[in-house]
Amino acid sequence: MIDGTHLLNTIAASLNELNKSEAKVAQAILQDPEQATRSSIAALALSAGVSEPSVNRFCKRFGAKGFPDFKLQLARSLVVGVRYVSRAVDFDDDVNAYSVKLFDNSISALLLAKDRLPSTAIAKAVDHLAQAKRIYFFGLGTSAAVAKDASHKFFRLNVPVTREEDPLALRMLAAAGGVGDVFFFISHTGRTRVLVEVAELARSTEATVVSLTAPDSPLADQSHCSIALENSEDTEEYLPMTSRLVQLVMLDVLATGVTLRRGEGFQPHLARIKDSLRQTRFPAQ
Amino acid sequence: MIDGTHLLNTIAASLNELNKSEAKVAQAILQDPEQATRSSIAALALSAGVSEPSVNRFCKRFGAKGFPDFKLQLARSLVVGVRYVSRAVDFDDDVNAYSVKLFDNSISALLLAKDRLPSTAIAKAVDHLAQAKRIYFFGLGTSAAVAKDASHKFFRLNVPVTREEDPLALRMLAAAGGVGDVFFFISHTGRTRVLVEVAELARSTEATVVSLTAPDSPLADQSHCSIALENSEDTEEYLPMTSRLVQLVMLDVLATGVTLRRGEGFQPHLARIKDSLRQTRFPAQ
DNA sequence: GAAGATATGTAGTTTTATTACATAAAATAT
DNA sequence: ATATTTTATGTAATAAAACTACATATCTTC
Repeated sequence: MIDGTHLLNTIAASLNELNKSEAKVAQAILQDPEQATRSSIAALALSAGVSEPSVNRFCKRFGAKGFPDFKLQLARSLVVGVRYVSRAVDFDDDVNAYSVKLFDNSISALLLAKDRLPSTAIAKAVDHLAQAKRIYFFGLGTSAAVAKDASHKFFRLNVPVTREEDPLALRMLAAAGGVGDVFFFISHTGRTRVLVEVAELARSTEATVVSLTAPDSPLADQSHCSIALENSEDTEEYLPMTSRLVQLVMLDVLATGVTLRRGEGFQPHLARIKDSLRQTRFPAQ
Repeated sequence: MIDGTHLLNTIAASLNELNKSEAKVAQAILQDPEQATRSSIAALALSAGVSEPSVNRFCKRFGAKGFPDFKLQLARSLVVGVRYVSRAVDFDDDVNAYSVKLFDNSISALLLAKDRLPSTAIAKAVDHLAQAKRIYFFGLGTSAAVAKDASHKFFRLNVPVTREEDPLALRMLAAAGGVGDVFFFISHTGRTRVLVEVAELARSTEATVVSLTAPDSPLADQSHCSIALENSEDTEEYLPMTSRLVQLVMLDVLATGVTLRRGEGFQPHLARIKDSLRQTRFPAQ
C-alpha cells in the first residue's frame, strides 16, 4: 500500500472503468488532490456534483475502509518518499526485502542531507572552484571513487584537474601548491592521517584547501572552506555506506554551481564534450 | 510543513513543555504514530489514558485545526519525501535553490529505481557473484568511478577483484576468461563500442558476463545476466547524471546479497578489514 | 418496451469530533 | 497555612461527519 503504486496513478488509470458519478469523484480528486485531503465527504461530494454515498462508494472501491481512511492514503501518496527509520538488513531477508531497504537507506541519507544543506559553505566552495586555475581531488578508500567521479565531472568545466591516491604523490603535489590551486579533500571521517597531513602541507602554501568531510574534524580544521557532511548513524557494521552518495551529490551541486558561474555562453563547450563521445557508441536502434 | 521539520520531532522536542495529559497524548502518539493516524479521537484518548478533549487540545496546540487535521499532518510527516516532478536548474537559481533541486532529482531517481527493482535479475547476479572465483569490473567514463567503488566494496568479500579501464587490457583480460570468472560491465547507455566488443569476447570464453546497463541494449544482449536500469529522462544537457547513483546503490544491493550468502560466520572477516583501517586515522576526540 | 440489473440519491442512524461548562489541581499571594 | 487566582482536566451536551438501508432512477438486454 505505502510503497506500492501511487494512489493517484491508480485512480487516473481506472478512470474509464468507473461509473459516471465515481468518475466525477475521481475527476474532482485528481483536479486538486491536496484539497481533497482537507475536504469533508460533504464538501467533496458537492465539488464533484454527486451525493455523499457516491463518494463513500468510490473510496471503498479503491480499497479504503471509508472516506477518512481514503483521505489518509491520499495524503500519504501525495508525498513520494520512504518510510522513516532506516532499517538494517536481516539475514533472512529475501532479495526484494534487502534491496528495498538499501534503497530506502540511501534515499533517507540524501533526504537528511538535503535538510541540512550548508549553503554558505557551498557558496564559498563554488567561489573557490570557479576561480581555480587547477583543482586537485584527493580521496582515499571509498572516497577515492568519489574523487574519480568528481574529477571526471570537473574536467568538463574547462579547468585542469588532477586526481591522486598515491600518498607520496599527494605530498609532493601539495607541497608544490601555489596561488590558484585548489586542493579538494574528500573524506568520510575527516581523520585519515595522510589526508590531514597533506592538507596541512597544502595549507602552508599559497593554495586554497577545500574539503568535503565531517564537521569539526582535523581535516575540516585544516581547510579554508569545509563543507560539512554529518556522518549520520553509519553503524555500517557490514553494510555499505550511504555517505559517499551524499558526497557525490554534493559534488554535483558544486559542479553545477561552477557551471552557472560560467554563464550561458558556456553551454556550447559542454555540448562539444558530450558530442565527442558519440562515435564511441553504437547508434540507438 | 511538508519539507519542514518533522511533526514527530517537534512533538518529541516539546515533551517537557507539555501538561501532564498532553504529555500522555504525546507519549501515546510517539509510541506508535502509525497507529495514531488510524485511531479515532476516542481510541487515542483511551490508549493515552486521558479524555477526548485533552487529545483535541493537544492537536490544536501543534497547529492543527482539529483532530482529523492533526492525523492528516501526522500521516504526512511519517513519510519522508520529495515533491514529485524533478525540476531542472535555472540560471537564476541561488545556491539553495539549485542544491535542493539536485538533491531532489537524485532522490527521485532512486525512488523510481526502487519502484522497478528487477528482483529476478538481481538474484541471478548475486548467484553468479557469490560463486565467482574472480570478478572483473569494467566501466568507462562516469561508470569507471562506479566500477572503482564496486571493486573497493567487493574485494572485502574475500574474492579477488580486477578493475580496468585501458581498452587493450580489457580485451586481453576478457579473452583470457575462464570458468569461475565473472565479467561485470557497467554502462549507462549499454552502447559503448569497446565495452560491447569486450563483452562479446568474454562471452566466447567459459566466463560469465553480467551487466548493469540499459535494457535491450547491445551490452545487455551480450550478457548472461543483465540488471536493467532504465535510463530515465536524463536530458542532462549540462546537468550531472543521476544514473550513476542508482548504479552505485544497485552494486550495494549486490554486495549485500553476496554478503548474506556468505552467512553469519563471515562477519568477523569484515570486522577485521574494518579494523585494519583504525591506525590510519586520528582517534576521535 | 418490459424485466432485470446496475447505478445513484434520500433520509435516517451511527459514529466521531467539538464545545461549553464544571470540577479539580496547581500556583500565587496574603 | 489558607484563600484566591490561574491553569489543567474531565463530563456531558451539541454539532458535524460518515455510513447504511432503502427507494428511485437509469441503463441493459431480450
